[in-house]
Amino acid sequence: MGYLNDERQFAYAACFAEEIELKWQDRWAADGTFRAPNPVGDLIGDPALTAKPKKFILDMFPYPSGSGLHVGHPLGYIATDVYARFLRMTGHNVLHALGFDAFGLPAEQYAVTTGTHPRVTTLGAITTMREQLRRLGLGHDDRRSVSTIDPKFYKWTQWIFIQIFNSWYDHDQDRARPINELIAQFESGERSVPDSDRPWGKLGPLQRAEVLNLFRLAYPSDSPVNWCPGLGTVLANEEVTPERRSERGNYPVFKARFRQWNMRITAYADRLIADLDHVDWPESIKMQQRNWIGRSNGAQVSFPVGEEEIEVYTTRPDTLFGATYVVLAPEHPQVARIIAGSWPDGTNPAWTGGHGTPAEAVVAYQAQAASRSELDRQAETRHKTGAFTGAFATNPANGDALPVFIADYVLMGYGTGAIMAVPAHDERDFEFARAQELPINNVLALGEGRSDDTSTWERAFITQGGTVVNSSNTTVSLDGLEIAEAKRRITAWLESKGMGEGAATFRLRDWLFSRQRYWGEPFPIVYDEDGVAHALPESMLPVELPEVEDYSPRTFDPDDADTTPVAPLSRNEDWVNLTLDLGDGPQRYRRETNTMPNWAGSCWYELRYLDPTNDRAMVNPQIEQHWMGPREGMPAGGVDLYVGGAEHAVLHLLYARFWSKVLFDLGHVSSAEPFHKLYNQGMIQAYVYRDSRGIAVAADEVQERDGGFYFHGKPVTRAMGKMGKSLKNTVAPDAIFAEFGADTLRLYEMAMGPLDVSRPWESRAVVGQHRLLQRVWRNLVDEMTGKIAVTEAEPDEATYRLLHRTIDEVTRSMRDLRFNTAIAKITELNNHLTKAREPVPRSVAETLVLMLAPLAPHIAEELWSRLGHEVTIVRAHFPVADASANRGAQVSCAIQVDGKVRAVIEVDNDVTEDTLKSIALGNERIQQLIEGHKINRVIVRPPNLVNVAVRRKYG
RNA sequence: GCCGGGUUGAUGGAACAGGUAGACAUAAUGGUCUCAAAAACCAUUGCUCGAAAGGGCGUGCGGGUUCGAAUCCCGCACCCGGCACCA
Repeated sequence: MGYLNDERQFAYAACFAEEIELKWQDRWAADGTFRAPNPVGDLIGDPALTAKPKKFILDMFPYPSGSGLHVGHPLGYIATDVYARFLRMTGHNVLHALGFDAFGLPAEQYAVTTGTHPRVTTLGAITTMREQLRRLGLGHDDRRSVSTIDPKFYKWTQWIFIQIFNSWYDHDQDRARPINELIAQFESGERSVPDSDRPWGKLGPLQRAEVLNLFRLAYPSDSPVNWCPGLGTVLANEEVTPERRSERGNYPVFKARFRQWNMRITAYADRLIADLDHVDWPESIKMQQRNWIGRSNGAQVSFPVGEEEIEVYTTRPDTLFGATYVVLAPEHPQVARIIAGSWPDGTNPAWTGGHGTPAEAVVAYQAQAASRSELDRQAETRHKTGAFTGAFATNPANGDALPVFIADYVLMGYGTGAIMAVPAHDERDFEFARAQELPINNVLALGEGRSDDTSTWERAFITQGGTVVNSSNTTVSLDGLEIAEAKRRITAWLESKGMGEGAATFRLRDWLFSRQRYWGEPFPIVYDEDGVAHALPESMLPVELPEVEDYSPRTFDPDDADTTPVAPLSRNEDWVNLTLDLGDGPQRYRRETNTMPNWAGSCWYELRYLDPTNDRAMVNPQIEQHWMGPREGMPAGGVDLYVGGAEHAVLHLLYARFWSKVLFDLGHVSSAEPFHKLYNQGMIQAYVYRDSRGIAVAADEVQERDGGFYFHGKPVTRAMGKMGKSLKNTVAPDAIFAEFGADTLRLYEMAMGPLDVSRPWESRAVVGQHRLLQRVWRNLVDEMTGKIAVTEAEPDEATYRLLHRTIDEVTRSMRDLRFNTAIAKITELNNHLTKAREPVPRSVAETLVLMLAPLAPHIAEELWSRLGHEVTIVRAHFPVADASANRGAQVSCAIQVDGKVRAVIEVDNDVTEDTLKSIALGNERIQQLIEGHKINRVIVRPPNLVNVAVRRKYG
């Protein structure tokens, strides 16, 4: 190592850096430097600190992986740490902690193959990870580090589940309410039992339970689910890719019907969209959530078919007069009831498909549609098929008889599973109409070059602007109306006739909440002998995860759709069966044997950081209010800054918002949104080298020569990819610690580029940040003696100005999380000091060290202490720029004549108005310009534009 | 197809709010130190014409607004991400 070979004893080099870093990490731990006091409860502290404005800085907590970290993992943790340290130095009480999201698949899969209990694996991984993260010098409050697998933690996950189970959504008040208030409504008769003639009092316990299940926010149901035999469990929609494979493991996913737990997230669809306007999130994430929730506005319209009424959903009620046929999804329940006995007279032979009766044609088509997988259906979007039912629906607007078809381009799962087809103005309907020789009626004013003879059209005419034509009956006319107005008019008309109403439809489905896994939170639910689910009383929580012989949820073939889930907990009969007294005397019960999905803990963990030792409540409301409550600029409240990857856009981030809103409605928390500001850090990428077979080879053994890349002599290709074990391109942080130290790694990761952009790791570039620290050290420390070598003299004018401009820019950059810019500015200042080749003035040295402190805290602490300060730099004040230091900076002076800028001259911005006028008047070109004018006024617009407004003297 | 984000040297990127484009870093080239190497330090480094002084061009492409545009407006191309037979 460099400094050992020469006489310089105190040069900043790798082993010296390590010595300094470990020393300060121990000091911080011993002093509890990063402990943030609560206003009340177990974790109270220094009242002066509590009184400061608070900030809650949060990372998406990690899954404790056993394979160790690579340099990509801590990017976000470094960023929040830098920001948290900056906030502490600018007078805030900062809560920053890191827990572990420790339930989940890898430990369970490891258990299946090795028999090692997942708890053992997971706790071991947590220990390893804590050590690795500690080496980065992260300033976390160690008392608040929670883990989702700790029964003291998941007791409250189960408690929240019970709160959700015991509530329903009141759409009139637009909030969740306790289920007892709904029961009271049924009992008093204020609300009648849906889909039943019988009053509440006449229903048996099982029937009552089924009725309540229609309202509960957590409810068991028999609806179709995503069954993934490969993982041995059912999955939420959000966990299934558009290709119908599992996001994790990429196994096939099938539709199946099993009784499972669901969360009624759809009740919150509107609020989940609306409240996005109150949070400071990246537009792309808001977009993804809006997309996923998928609200569309339109109308439901009734089309009478004989005795039946078919409800269709449309976003274009304005085109109702253009409807020429009606289509039902093949599996639509009303299909069987409307089929005509025989083909009506004059039926187009093309519609019969050669079948003797409509019933035959429909059954044949239904069979064909059922046999085609969803994937096939999507792949054949161009080719539209269907079958005529022989029935006709009446268009409520103009009384036309519209033939009713079934076709698989209409999906049962969206809207009402039935549509009115307007082939003139919908691409799919147009294709179907052409294939089936159906009429196409135009009802919109056409653009240039389009004939009103629809038989000549090659595609549908689709527009959101323009006006409606050919749309009137005796009581309503849409002709000439703008589309938006026509929608309102026809919807109002339909409502007045009782033939329809405005309606919104959502893409969002309820959240499937149970999993057939071992390594998750058990449900706090038992079933009585009738099969009615009961929540366990709070006194029986937590329901601890029992031991089992076999952790495996599956023994089947991933491609076999006909298997059924097996919950590992069901194998422990001693645990499953129990006798309890839930108020009606001792009864036999069976436990729920599914576990919660691994999203459960992460839906609320940030609340537990606030009050981790509370054994009487999830969180003390006063403490929650203190850290999370609504405040100025944050109407919904929430964490001040949340940093994590964008891959959770519609998973964790949506689920957590949902739970937050339920807890808010029930009065358990004061924030309706969990995370006020969200920031997505980019991914650290790395080169992937592949051999001729396309297999990744170890990146650190690849050599570059003559512009080509070789692995053990064989040529390989290079591409950019995610850093990871499977691509053999990981870089361990330990290697960087050993070569340069943690401060250098922190600086490098922050200097690579903007935090939210993915960028490539370049090991050879890391040394650049090490050089910065070396130069800072050399500028301040005598390397022979290790003593600080600064001068007490005042800085010269140029240095002073640069210093204050740097403070200003660094402060702004830090505030906006633009740490790369902050580092560049600090480097620029330090380069200036290096070039001066003179002792650095103390005031400049201290300011430099303070600015560096959030980014490279260890070296900053060391220098701060050598500069003679006893208090840790964490508690020091971040420098404040002297605004007047900007004096003398060059600015432009624009000369306006009659409100138009005619010329610009360069001046210093500390000149007075009079000087400006005389400069303006002394300039030959300006004189020409303003000849015949008089100077009206001088406008000084910060920072660097000064206008001299000149007005024509005469007239 | 729809929606969102983007395009600046060899590379990662900087430029507050329209005001010296390319900060800062890497790489590269030359040099200092060294027996040598590493480390460290110094100098050069957008393209181009020129010996130099100095000039011309330049932020994906084409227009526009402005005294002045990487930045604002219109049109286009390409890249990344999300959604998609969603009525």
